[in-house]
Amino acid sequence: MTYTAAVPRSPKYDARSYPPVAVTADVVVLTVSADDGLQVLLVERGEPPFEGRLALPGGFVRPDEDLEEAARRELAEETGMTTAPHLEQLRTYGAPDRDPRMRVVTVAFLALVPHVGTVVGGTDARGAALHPVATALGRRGRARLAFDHAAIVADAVDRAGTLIERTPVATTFLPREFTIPDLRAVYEAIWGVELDPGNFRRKVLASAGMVVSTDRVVSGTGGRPAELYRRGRARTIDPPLRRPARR
Amino acid sequence: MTYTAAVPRSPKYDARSYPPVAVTADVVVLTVSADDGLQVLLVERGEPPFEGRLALPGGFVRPDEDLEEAARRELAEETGMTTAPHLEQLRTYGAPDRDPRMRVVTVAFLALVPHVGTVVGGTDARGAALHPVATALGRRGRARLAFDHAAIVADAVDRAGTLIERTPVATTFLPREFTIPDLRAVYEAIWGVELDPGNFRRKVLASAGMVVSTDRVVSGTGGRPAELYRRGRARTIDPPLRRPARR
DNA sequence: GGAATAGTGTCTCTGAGACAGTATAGT
DNA sequence: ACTATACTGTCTCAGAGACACTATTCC
Repeated sequence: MTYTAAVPRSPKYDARSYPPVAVTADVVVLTVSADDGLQVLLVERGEPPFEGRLALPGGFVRPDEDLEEAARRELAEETGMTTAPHLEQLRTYGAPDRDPRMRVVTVAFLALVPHVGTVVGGTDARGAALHPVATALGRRGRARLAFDHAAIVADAVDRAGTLIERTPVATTFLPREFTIPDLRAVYEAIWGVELDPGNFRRKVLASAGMVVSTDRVVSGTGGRPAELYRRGRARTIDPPLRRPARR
Repeated sequence: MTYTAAVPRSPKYDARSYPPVAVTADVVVLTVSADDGLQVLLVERGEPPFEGRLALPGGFVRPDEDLEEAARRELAEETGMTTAPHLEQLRTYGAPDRDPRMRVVTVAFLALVPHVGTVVGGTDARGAALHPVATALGRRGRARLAFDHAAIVADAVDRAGTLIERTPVATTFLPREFTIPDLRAVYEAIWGVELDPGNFRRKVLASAGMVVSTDRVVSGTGGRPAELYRRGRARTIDPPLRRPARR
């Protein structure tokens, strides 16, 4: 382990002799595909440690940059998106040995983006690609992630699950106009359960301001055409859309 | 601004030339007093900036120390408690200008402790004392906190409020044996509302494993004696004890 | 017409809240 | 006796879920 910063000499630190720590911002970009369910954006590492393994996009926080700014920059570099529909701080990971090179404290962020055009156009896009969350977490197949990133992804999915209970952010996974069955598919992908179509529709429409009707329908699913909605102005859902109990 | 660590020379950082950042762990120690309601542990700063102002206890994370370990150490130094009943990571604060001396990223932790013996016995206890949350946040009186610590305390109280909805951690504010009215007082202090005694009791007893009856009672409140309970083994409350809607 | 999907109606059950009534202490 | 507090009973209402039923498309 080689540090370039001064190592503190006494147990009582002051502002001018602090432990050498690198702070990074990593982003868990989640999206929902109609075909492949919940997916996460991962990059392939080009150098040791964990060379060739998949990892979360991220990088050092710059000297005059806020944490969220850094996350937003990383997101833009990897996906080309300048305005993320939803970006929030998730949790901070700082175990002393999580990076073998040096002490790295990572502030993880959660980003929810629609499925269209996520991968294209990143300036840093050497190998950034979407992967099903199930394989990233080693539940199906095994694509073991670098560092402790599997744990971070698991935390992110968990957080997304509770987030969509009380806020309308599930709509950020969808294009501007969507149907209730589309929205239901998002909930089912994140929660990993099947929901009753009728009850789900009733609940969503009963949540004031969650969705707004356009008076148009869309067909093509081989059944009755579904009505089109847009996201409403509400920022919270009360009472919440509770996820079914685990069994 | 004087850095002792190497300033990165190119926009592309590697592990050996990273931005100089100090990482600290600060702890929001909350407790509930029967007389004064929700309180937070604060220390008086002995040096600039914000000399003489109140601040959260905290300090640098040491090179081989996990973030939670650092928080636990700070807690022990300030309160003398070696085993905190409840300690969890809250959020990380890293605005570039939040400390005028240098770039400081603070990982904040939330600790819930019983009211007895919290202040006594800290090795670092020069002025660590409990203060009502209302005054710390400037709602009653004005004891403006140093740095962005008021925002951190506000986030902590908010988190505590949602935490006690779904977990039995409210019991960690109380001694080993307590009455239902004691527990109700904790919820009322954190949520800032009055709760119906009968409905609250029924809900708590209906939550499997939240509390366990001792078959004893305690008198002294000038009314019918209350039954004594201990904390149960449950780690979650389902369905949750929902807080009344704001009005 | 048959299958598939969207949407509606309806019944039941659970839980929250309002509030009246009962029990047991201090004064 | 009076008051304060702990506890119990009961009624009502809202919301969740199960599930039958209707509507409209693709084949």
